[in-house]
Amino acid sequence: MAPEPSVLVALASPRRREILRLVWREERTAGAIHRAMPDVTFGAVSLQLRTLEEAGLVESRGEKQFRFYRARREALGALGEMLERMWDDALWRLKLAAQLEETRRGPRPGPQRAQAQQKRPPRKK
Amino acid sequence: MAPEPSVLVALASPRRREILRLVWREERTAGAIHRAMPDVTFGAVSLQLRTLEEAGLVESRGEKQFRFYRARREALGALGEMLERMWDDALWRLKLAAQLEETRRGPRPGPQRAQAQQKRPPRKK
DNA sequence: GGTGTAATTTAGAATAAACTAAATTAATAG
DNA sequence: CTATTAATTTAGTTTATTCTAAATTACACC
Repeated sequence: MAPEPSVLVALASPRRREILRLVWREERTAGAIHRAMPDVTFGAVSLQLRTLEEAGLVESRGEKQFRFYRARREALGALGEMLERMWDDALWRLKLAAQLEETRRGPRPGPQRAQAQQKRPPRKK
Repeated sequence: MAPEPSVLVALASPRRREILRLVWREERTAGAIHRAMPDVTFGAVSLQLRTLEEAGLVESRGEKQFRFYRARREALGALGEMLERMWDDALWRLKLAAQLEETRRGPRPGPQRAQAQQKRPPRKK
């Protein structure tokens, strides 16, 4: 399966990836999705849902006055597995950070090797 | 391998995908890349190359006053195969269109089923 | 030193994307 | 029909990206 460019565009936005993750394993209404993202308006969520649906990343069904959205995982193929790894990694990193925070009793400086800002020359040799 | 978000952002731009395709199979100098894209300035190409390199999609080496760029295919994994399919598909579509154009002797109307612009209601049922 | 070629960088302009607030549409319940 | 809830759409603003033109850096050669 060759992805349409619109898929790549859709996945480039953190907001859209967040929405996609929310409907990855279970369908949710537009409202439930919005409630999970309190920092943005309902309208904005609706627009992003449209973008995701037009890219074929989610599909929806209407029931009563609700609209349920879910990810079209099967349409994503390997790209889907990649996203899952990405989300798992992020979780893992969060956990690790929490552990570090907890283990840190008293001010332990630790090795801080700051990456020096480099102004790269047109060539190295 | 979980992709960094920066990879997804980098792949969302048609311009950057074009550059990536140019250095996919063989390395090229920044100048050669620019020559293959006459509609944009050298400076713009250089900026996009930087974005691609920071995302880890290309790497470069300097030689004389030149800088050679090449895709880091191995770093892309399944995403790389997807891009290849995408490019092949695009080629295939171009070829098909050319054939159609050639075969079309005289004005043959053909079945034109225009997609009606739909203003979707919040629900269907 | 100076000239030519290659590439990068900067500042600012043009373009595109995302968001908000308000208006609108749909359906349900009374 | 009216009120309520859910969602979408529109118009306009904000923000981010992409581009250009000009200046700058790097290297080779004379």
